Amino acid sequence: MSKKEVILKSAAKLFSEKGFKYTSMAELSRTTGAAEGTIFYHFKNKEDLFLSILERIRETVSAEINNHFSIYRYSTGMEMMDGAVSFYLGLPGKMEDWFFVLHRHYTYDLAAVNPVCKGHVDAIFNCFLDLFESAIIKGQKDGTIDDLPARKTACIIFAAVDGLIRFNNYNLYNTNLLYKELIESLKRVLKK
Amino acid sequence: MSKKEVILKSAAKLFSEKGFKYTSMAELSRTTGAAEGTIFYHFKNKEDLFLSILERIRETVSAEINNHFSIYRYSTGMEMMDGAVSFYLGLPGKMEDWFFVLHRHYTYDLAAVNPVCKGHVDAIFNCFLDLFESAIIKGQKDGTIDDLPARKTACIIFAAVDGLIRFNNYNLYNTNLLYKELIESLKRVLKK
DNA sequence: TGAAAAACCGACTGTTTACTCAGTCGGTTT
DNA sequence: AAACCGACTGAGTAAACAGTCGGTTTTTCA
Repeated sequence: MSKKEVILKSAAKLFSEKGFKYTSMAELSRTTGAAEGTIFYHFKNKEDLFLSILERIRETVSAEINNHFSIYRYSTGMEMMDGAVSFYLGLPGKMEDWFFVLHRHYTYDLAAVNPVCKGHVDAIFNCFLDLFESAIIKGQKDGTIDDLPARKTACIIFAAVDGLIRFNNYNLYNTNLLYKELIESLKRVLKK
Repeated sequence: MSKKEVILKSAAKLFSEKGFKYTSMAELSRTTGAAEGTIFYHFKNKEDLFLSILERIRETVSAEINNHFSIYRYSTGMEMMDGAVSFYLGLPGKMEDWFFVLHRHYTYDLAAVNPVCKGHVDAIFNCFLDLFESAIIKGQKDGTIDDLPARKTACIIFAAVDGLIRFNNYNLYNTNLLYKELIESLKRVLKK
């Protein structure tokens, strides 16, 4: 693994664990074994490093979703929704630290003033939203899901699943214990 | 309003808008008109100032909920749930900046290492969870809500509502447009 | 093999930060 | 009128910070 790659991975880990501002270049230098000068050789500043990480996340998320959700993998829309929820709940484990960067405030504060950041954030968000939406549309075609506004309902379901991950993250509630009830609730929302 | 009060309010505003680390004591001094020394006269350090704000939020949230949700105000549990969701969605407007402090990472990072902070955070979280739960229990008694595990279902609903506020907050989706669909979805989850 | 290019280094810089402290000031008690 | 009080001040301090720069090592390839 190239030094640039090591920096990218290590920075993603630190940014996700401690946040952007609380991660110093000195610490990143220590954990990677690269001199501070080297970091600035590869990335023109700290913000640029962050954007590179976000770009990676965008690519990885997109690839993971395309990999796991070919249309023909699930026989019904309702099953696909089940799979999508499991997939999303499993992301924190699967994508290591990448995923948690999306739950940090800095990401969205930067997106508000930086169009490149905004582009990445929107793309990632829409990736997930499209996934939930296409499960709903599929279910409406095969009769397993009721005739609801697809995109809006997808957004509500996405919010619920993401909200639960946050509660877990913040040690407010052990949401692993809620998996069964979450799926049950979503089925109640969707079924005819 | 005493100078201490001004500092408390102004700090809550800055912390909620910019986050803890990005708010400097120099800026807080400027916006309040109090000398930096004055801030440290009233609060022993920056973290202590933050905890004082959190304590205020805890008191305010608790008072607001008790004020708006006497058991006899709503005739059915389902109506009470409707009111609870509206109440929560309206909080950002009602409680000014206090509310957004609860959506900042610093709050939960500090809670992980500081028991006083953890106490406030848990109390606030449980305030809301109790509210949703008691609406469900009320509804189960009067027959408007199905026989679901009350606390777990309350947590899922809370996660959905809070998740939507975040999406709105982060400019990912204008969730004001989703109010009708959210209520509709929750009714589908809860009704017999 | 040699020389150009790319990767890497770490001491250094100017700025920003939270926090301190010696001291001012108007009011109250002795 | 002397002693004392809590509220307040702002210049000062040491540490931490992102980013720079002149120089060294490693890689590439003709």
